[in-house]
Amino acid sequence: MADIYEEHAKVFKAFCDEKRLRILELLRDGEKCACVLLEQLDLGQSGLSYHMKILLESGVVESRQEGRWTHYKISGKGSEYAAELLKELTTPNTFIDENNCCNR
Amino acid sequence: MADIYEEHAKVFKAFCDEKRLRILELLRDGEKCACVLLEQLDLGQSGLSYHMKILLESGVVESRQEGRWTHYKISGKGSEYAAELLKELTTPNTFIDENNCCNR
DNA sequence: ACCTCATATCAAAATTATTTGATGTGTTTT
DNA sequence: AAAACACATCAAATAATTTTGATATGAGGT
Repeated sequence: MADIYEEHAKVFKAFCDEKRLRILELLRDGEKCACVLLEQLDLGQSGLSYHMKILLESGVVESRQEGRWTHYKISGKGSEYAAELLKELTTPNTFIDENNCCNR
Repeated sequence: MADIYEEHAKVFKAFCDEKRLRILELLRDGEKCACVLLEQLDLGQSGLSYHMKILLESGVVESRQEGRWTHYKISGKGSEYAAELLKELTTPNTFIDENNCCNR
């Protein structure tokens, strides 16, 4: 059963790490290839690759291959999904709750 | 300089962990005290306390003391802030970007 | 004041995430 | 086809997060 939670967590992992937030910040300026990100970040090549994978898995970033370059950009769709999911996860259910508490 | 990133990451930590997502799910039904959360979750008392602290630090959850009970609920304000922040972090800058890439 | 209850904090252990360096894969250049 | 390049993957080391059990704190009841 379970891991709808795992799936949801994956989306927000994009925003939970300093390095990835910096990458997103750079990508807000437009599509960039790994080589460019690499020179703007304090990260080794394999480290960048690791973070890009997590960003891709979150859906917030998408990539495009062009010859030997990989270009990354923020995904409009993915971002929207993340935003909607966040909304959903924090919106009160419109149920009659009577688990209210201890001292009723 | 520094850790605006750290601050932002803190907000989304709320959504990055399965246990915390379950807690949020329970809180969508309304305010609950720790004792109630405890019996609905597969977590020890100190474990719950740990996660509640992270949720509070994210701003997405707020607490209210009532005698010896602590009541937790989703914070409308905090949630909205998280939503806005997510939007901001994923919205393209409307700049003329000419770092575009490698092969211009 | 003492006892109990609800929760927080602490410290150690267990688990998971991140960094780093080496190697692999696919593409272009020569 | 060989070399160079861009990036991915792997494995080992390191660091951060989470779990767990013990103890502390603060409120209420007696």
